[in-house]
Amino acid sequence: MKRTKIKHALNAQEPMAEIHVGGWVRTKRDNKGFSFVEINDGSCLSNIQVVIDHTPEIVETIANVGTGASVAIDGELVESPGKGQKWEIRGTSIKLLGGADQETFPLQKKRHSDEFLRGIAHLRPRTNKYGAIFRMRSELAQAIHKFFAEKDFFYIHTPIITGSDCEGAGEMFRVTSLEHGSQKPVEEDFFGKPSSLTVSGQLSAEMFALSLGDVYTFGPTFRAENSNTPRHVAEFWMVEPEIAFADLADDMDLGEEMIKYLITHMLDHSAEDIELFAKFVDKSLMGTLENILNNPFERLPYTEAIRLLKKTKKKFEYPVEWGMDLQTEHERFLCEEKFKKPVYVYDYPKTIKPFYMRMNDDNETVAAMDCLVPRIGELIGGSQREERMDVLLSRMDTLGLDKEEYWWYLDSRRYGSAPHAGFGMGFERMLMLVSGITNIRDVMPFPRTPKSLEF
RNA sequence: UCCCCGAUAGCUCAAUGGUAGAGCGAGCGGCUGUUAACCGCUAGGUUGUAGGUUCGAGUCCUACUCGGGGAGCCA
Repeated sequence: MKRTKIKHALNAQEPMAEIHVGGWVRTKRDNKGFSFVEINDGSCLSNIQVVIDHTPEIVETIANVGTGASVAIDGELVESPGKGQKWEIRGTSIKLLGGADQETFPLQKKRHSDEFLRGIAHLRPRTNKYGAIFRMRSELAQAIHKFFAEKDFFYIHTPIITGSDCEGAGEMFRVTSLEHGSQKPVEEDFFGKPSSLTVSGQLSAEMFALSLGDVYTFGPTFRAENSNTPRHVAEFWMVEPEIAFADLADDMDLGEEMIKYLITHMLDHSAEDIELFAKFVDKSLMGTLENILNNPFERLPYTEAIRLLKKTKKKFEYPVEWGMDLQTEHERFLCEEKFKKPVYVYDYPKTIKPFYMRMNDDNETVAAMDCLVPRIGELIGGSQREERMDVLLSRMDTLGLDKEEYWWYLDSRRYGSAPHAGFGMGFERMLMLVSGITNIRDVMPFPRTPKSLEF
């Protein structure tokens, strides 16, 4: 008989004379003459309760069924006479597929700390909270594709291995096929030149925006920074749309629309899982999400942001001066205290931004934008790209970049250049936003951080 | 990488420099259409690692490892 997923059993409209389910035992309660076994198969947050009468055979099986064991159940789906659930399974047979030794199985019928569960990342998806976040992770990824598909964007698979060692977005992991400690020259390495893991698909995506119009990449991204914070990992996923014939305002419009779309989608499609987080992880979660949906994002020029920060009575550890980058304390003040909603800060000084960002008419600022979100910090970073060849070349000269390395990038400005813009959104940070989870390591199946590569 | 805090039973945590405990979990028994089940009993420890001080160190000192928070870097 075919397996019915528990999610579907619990959503049944009418009883089922025959049903077969498989899953992992969350808890078992023995009674005189029968037992209750609660099963979860990961298809949804809820367990299904199985009531099974004792026969000599079943008593023997049940004796070895504990929390964590996997079982296959046959029976009938009936309305539950008890409180707490609409449906339950009246079991006729239970088969123990994989036992779990109660003396050593680390997941107990109680709440565990996130720190402890990180140490058993291979088992934590069997808990309510982590099952929920990984279902949500899947749902959010699907929503991203849906959003862009509905807007006629094309999904581009940009390379993971890159040859440009100067993208400027942070330290890169080197890729080599040479043996560890090899003294061989780089010419003898696989690619014959230095190669690394990508820190951004942007430069590649630009080529496709200037061909297919509106495109996006969505894939793994790597930073070898020795960052030890709840918001950074060495390997993460980034969404990077790139739009042609568009300026910075279009870019900000797109980002705002996307964030609101994704939140709406998650509220509609992951309601039960989100509710868990709203109840046990972040009591203000629903209010936060509704606040984001119901208000236009603030759009604040950098120069204006500096003026606001200088004017406020609040004392900052770092002094505020035009020309400096905003510190975390400044960003938090702007989005959490001053505006209490997402804030775009845009038109940053050219001196603190990379070469590809478009020079503004003042010749001092570039068309860059960061989207700051309460609790998360920087969720989106983007810019209008410099499409004017002469300006781009002079910027590269100023910053001392090797133009030979970028010959193909420059070709896009040499032939049929057009205004375009784009941004990057940290996928995991978005997941943190919609779940209320405060440590990025807890929204990733097997997070990679400095000195941590178990699993 | 810098600053602060922490590491004791399977988990969460107690323990004036003087015999290492509790709750939960687990095992056993009992009770009950139960549902964070309930009641009773039992087992469970080289106190993160390596040194040092001391008659005596879970406790004080040093180094290291790992974890957490903050900062920097950023998504």
